Amino acid sequence: MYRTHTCGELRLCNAGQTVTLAGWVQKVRNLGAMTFFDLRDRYGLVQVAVEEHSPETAREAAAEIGREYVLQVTGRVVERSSKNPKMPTGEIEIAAESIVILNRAQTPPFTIEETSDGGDDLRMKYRYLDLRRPPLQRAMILRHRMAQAVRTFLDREGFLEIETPYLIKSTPEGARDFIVPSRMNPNQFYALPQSPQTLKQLLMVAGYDRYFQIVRCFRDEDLRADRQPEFTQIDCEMSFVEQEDVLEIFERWARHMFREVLGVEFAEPFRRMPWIEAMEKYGSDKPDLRFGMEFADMTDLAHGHGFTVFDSADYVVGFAAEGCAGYTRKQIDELTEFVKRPQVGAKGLVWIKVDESGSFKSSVDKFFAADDLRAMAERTGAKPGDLILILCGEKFKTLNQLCTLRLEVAQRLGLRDPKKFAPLWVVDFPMFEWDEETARFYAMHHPFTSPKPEDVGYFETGELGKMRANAYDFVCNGTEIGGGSIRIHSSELQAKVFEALGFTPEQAEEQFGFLMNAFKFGAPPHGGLAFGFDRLCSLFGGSDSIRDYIAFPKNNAGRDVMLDAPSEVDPSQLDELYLSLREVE
RNA sequence: GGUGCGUUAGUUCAGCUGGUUAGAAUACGUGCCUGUCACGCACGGGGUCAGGGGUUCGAGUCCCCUACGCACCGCCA
Repeated sequence: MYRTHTCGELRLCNAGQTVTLAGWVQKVRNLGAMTFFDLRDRYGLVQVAVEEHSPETAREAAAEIGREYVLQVTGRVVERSSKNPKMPTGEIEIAAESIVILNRAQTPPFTIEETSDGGDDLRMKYRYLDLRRPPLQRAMILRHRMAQAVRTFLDREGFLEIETPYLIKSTPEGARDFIVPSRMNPNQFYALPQSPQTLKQLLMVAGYDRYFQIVRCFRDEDLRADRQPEFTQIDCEMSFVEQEDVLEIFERWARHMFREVLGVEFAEPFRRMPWIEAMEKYGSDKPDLRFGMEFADMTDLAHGHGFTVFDSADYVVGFAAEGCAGYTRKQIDELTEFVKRPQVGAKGLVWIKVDESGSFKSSVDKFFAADDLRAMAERTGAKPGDLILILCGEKFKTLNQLCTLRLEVAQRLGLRDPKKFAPLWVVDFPMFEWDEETARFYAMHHPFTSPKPEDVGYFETGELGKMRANAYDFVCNGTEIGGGSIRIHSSELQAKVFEALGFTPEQAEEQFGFLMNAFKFGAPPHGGLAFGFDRLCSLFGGSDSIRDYIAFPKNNAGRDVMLDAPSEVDPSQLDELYLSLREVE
């Protein structure tokens, strides 16, 4: 037996016991005649004292050890003469009787402490060392506890956790697939699932009316702080449900998660917002509702005053930045520069200051009288002391730009408090989205999403852009945490959707024949959703990056810098797969 | 595919308008130290200034290319 106790658990009440601990050396403090060092495991730190009267072998070992050596220490728990209130174990120490060096360690390339001195890149290369640090340990523990809370709730509600395969069939719609060559089927490929979407629908056909899975999903797209090529979803599906049933049970699930993991309770029902309202009021289908500053359409007020910029714009929209009337010229210039950056793409920024006295000062005083400005102020709900910020141009592009500005202003005002949570259901998404480049409609959610029954008439009129879907997203603090829909369960309706998406019946059959065929054998009405587990962890943990909650994440370029993957393979492996490589241009 | 920022000691960084032998902190090593816990004190080792090219009498510093990292846009049904 290597140890009788862990490093974090000993207290004053253990004084007098002889214990054996195993762990890593955190820090050695050699005072000459006596040496102290802290021994660490994932349960905590405890101080070991080696004194002049300690056994010779222990003193020799203590003289040799360095940071991150792995030791087995036996000794008596004693009350300290000088206590350390900063350590949970600070009232006691271990009077060393035996120190066994289980393994030596090189000096680590960065400090393994609460706050490391190492940069992101270096810590990623030595991720196994970074994971020794308390913040990473807390993140892994949080993730574990959240996974347990998910299973507890869903199990109680009768959901079955059923695994689905990782080697499945490639489909061209949506994100790029990761593909895997098949040795036994030359020149054919599996795809890794972007989500188990079709498989969970087949489970509904099979009668498993409440399914869930905490499952890895794969998308071969560019990465972000909140996007990894492999990520984890809490994937759920239910039969004999309507949208309201799904929202009800998963709102209870979300409350369970907030309560069990964070101790956070919500008094009110979660807000619901139609997609179009989210777009028009916040410029985003995932609005951050921790603060107000709603948008107001001012197109009618802006037109016809001889200001060409407004007159030539389809849409003029603004919001009142709370308490920002005192912004200096320099601060407003900064905001203007911000919206003009290529990533935002606005041409310029119009502002109106509403002074404490209720008078107005604006960048467009030449064109607008005080009464005109007052009308605009009323439209945005601006109070004295606010600064109205206005953008104009093509409607949705401008809304998107103003959304970026709203979040920037909130950031500057410190309104994006990670301890505050504003959950929201966004509902009534459009069914289809027009793509200019390929000149065709795409499914906004996915092609298995059911249109709203009252909107199916648009198939006949061809007004596909007007059709709404039984689709919904769960949003919190400006992040899309999950989304889902009521699915199509009739092969006839599914065929109509494929047709609207430009599939020939043959293409639909080739790609999704297995699903359409299944629907002919008694598919129940069904629907569900999936939550981004990594994002949920980062929301709960208060970090902006999901990488903090993934033990071994990929970097910006999709590389694992620790494993140095992806990498070249042996030519014989390619031979077996009938693959040959081409020069990169 | 694109934009921005970055790359100097093991690590985190400073290095001005191009000009002597490239610094600090920390880490590491050695010595001293009987109550430290950010131990202290003294001494010491440690640099292909990411790589390549260019401008210049002279480049860590200016220019170009490449690589790598981070953030973002496109992309992510």
